[in-house]
Amino acid sequence: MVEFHVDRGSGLPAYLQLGRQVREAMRLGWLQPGDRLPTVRDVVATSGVNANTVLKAYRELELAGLVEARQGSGTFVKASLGSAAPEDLGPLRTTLAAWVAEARSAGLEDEDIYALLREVLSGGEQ
Amino acid sequence: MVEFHVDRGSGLPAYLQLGRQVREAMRLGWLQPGDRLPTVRDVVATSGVNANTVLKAYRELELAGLVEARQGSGTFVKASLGSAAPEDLGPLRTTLAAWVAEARSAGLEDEDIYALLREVLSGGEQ
DNA sequence: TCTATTGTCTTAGTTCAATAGAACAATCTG
DNA sequence: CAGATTGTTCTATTGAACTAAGACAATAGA
Repeated sequence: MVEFHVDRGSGLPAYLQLGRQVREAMRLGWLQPGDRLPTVRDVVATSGVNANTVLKAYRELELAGLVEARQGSGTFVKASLGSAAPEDLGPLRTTLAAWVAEARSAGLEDEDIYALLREVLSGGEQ
Repeated sequence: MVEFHVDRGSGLPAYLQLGRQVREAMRLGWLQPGDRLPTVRDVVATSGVNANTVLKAYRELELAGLVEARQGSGTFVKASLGSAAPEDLGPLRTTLAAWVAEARSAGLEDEDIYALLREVLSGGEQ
């Protein structure tokens, strides 16, 4: 079961945070086709956001074709995200973890690491 | 000179995007103490956001002690961010770029990469 | 000193995220 | 069937983000 964590004050709208977390879980293989998302009322109880907000997040995911809502039974993962083969993910994670350890021992904070990755991903230009 | 890029529709408020970009530039060494930020009117002309929005971003940076606004002359970087030694940043960037290349050749998209990093940084649990 | 530049403030208004509270509709379970 | 569960819709309201357009204040430079 996926656990949502809505960070008020991060600036990002709650419904976007929820949507992103679902997509991310799908990319990492934590959520696969057929899996059921937490109930709207579950999320309300867990994260404190309003039912309409959760619904908005779920509706966007449904519109994107990622999940399917079945009234009375729940919302289910429909498609699969993540373009990588699951067996490739493990080694890549290990290598990345090693790099992160190195970066941290060089004094980089998480924000530095994010900045560096964003720079590399965007091509390093600009 | 730093060039701002405000992405409407990303959901993140414009003033937060501006602030984040300044911090990021400081972390990567593109902006150092003494450097001048783009003029409020420059940012307005470049990014299309309102002067009040830019002002809000700059004021938050000033409140955080990162920059200093001097009326009539501009806004200047005051402190230094980035906990890493600049000479360490280069090698780390190279290693990371190599990893990214490997990840991409395994089929990972940028979003997959971000998800993976976020997982590793948060300890890999949950 | 004069002028352009820059940061700053004011007022007013629009849009949208989010909340609250309640009700309805489809489905599952016993 | 009966009741619980789940998704869904509705209306009204609050508050934040953002815009618009203009004016003022301090500084730098000729």
